[in-house]
Amino acid sequence: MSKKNKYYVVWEGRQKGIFDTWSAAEAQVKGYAGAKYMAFESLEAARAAFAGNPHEHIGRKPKADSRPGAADAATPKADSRLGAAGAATPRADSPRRILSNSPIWDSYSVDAACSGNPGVLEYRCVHTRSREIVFARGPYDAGTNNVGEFLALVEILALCVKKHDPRPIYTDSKIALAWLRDKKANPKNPERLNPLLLERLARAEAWLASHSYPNQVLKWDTEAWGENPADYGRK
RNA sequence: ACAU
DNA sequence: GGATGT
Ligand SMILES: [Mg+2]
Ligand SMILES: [Mg+2]
Repeated sequence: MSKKNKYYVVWEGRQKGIFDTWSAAEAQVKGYAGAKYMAFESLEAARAAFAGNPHEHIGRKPKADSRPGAADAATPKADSRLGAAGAATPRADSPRRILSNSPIWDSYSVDAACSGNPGVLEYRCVHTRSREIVFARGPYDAGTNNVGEFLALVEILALCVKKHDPRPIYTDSKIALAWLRDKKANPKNPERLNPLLLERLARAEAWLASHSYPNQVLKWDTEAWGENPADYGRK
């Protein structure tokens, strides 16, 4: 009997994704409190599940296959603390993660670094895949991390508009994303900021108020992907 | 809590 | 350990 290969969705674990062997999946969830994972009979089902909410699958009855005589149950599993009892499905090929969320490599990434916060600020933009530096600013006295993250974001947006470059832009800063959404920076102590930076914030806000842009601005998933390519590597 |  | 922010 050819044991059908299963597909293991890991929503919550060391590495998230879809794995095609239990051993690969187990490595992500064994001893990992709060792990959420489940086996599926088809890659299609696994893809759909991974894209969705674990709660809609874990502990629910497996979806019946429409075709008669097709494979039946998926095996629901939840919570590694109960002790994973997954039976192995050995394969000839090597265990691998066959699907995971991954960055759009043809994109830009921005980051800021502050020596002290507030402190001496630098920020820059690179191409995500090549790490080629698009621009680098600073050092500036009396800056903050968030000011740098935001200025970098708006500068690459303006450059993209000028160049008609619609590629996505990554930032790891929730704050910069919020300020961008609001088209408004919100430094808590503007009076302590370098006046040059204050002026740049004003210009950035003015630019946002008067322009639109085609680029998606996306959150860099540092936990999954490691440090953003624009990172300064000083932490 | 989350992200820097 | 400290700070910037939602
Ligand atoms: Mg950053
Ligand atoms: Mg960084």
